[in-house]
Amino acid sequence: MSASPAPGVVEVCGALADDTRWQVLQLVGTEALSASELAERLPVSRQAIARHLGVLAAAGLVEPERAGKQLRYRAIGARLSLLAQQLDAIGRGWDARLERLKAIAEAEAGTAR
Amino acid sequence: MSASPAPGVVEVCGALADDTRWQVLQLVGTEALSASELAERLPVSRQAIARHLGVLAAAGLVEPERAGKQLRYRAIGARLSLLAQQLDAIGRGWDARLERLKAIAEAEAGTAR
DNA sequence: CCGATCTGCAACTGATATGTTGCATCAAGG
DNA sequence: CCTTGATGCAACATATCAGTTGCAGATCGG
Repeated sequence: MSASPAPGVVEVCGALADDTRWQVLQLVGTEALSASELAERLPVSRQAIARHLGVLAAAGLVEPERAGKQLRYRAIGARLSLLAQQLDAIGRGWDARLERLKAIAEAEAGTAR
Repeated sequence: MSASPAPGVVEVCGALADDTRWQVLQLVGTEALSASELAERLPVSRQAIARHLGVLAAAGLVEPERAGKQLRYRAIGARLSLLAQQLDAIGRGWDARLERLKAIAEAEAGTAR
């Protein structure tokens, strides 16, 4: 019914709106890492990393996997691709509306003359 | 050199990380509107709308066009589609790396046996 | 059982973003 | 010239977020 921008888009974009989280994603996109391991590679505390991982997991961009004592996270590319698909559809909708308006304007000019 | 997520992505995602800005985009994606006109349709003040339009314009998601005394904005779908393309490429990269790791693991198992 | 290590929860601080109100400015029309 | 309506700038209050430190709990190795 609603022409709203689909549920979850705002949340996922918010998760992607932080520089530190992109650094986390870049590392986790290469290999599964725990919060402690990420804290060793990034200039922030382990707890800050854990919070970022929580945000990313809530957005579906990462998923945890147990590895004995520690909890490693890996990036979910499909979630990012899904967002990309949604955004592209919205963007095409805007431009399509513009094209249609232009076409109507030209048609009006044609019939009026 | 860097495998960084391309310049501007974080900024554009930040612009898309607010609910009010999505409402603005939805309206401006249908027809070009000024800050005052948007303020009439949304439950926030004109100045707040103007700030949001500034953020969206800085991200390239909207563009102003003069209409006599007032300044109307229209949504730029191409900018959103460009972001979508960048995000999809990154997402596919993550999954591709995963697939490659799985393939290597299987090959290792094969040669080792 | 005990020490070491990794994870989880809570409180606190500083920065940033959203939204407001008020005032200044500038163009169009009578 | 003066009024009207629109934009632009600035100060302010509030809320949320990123980051820190401190401590408690859980889990593996000896």
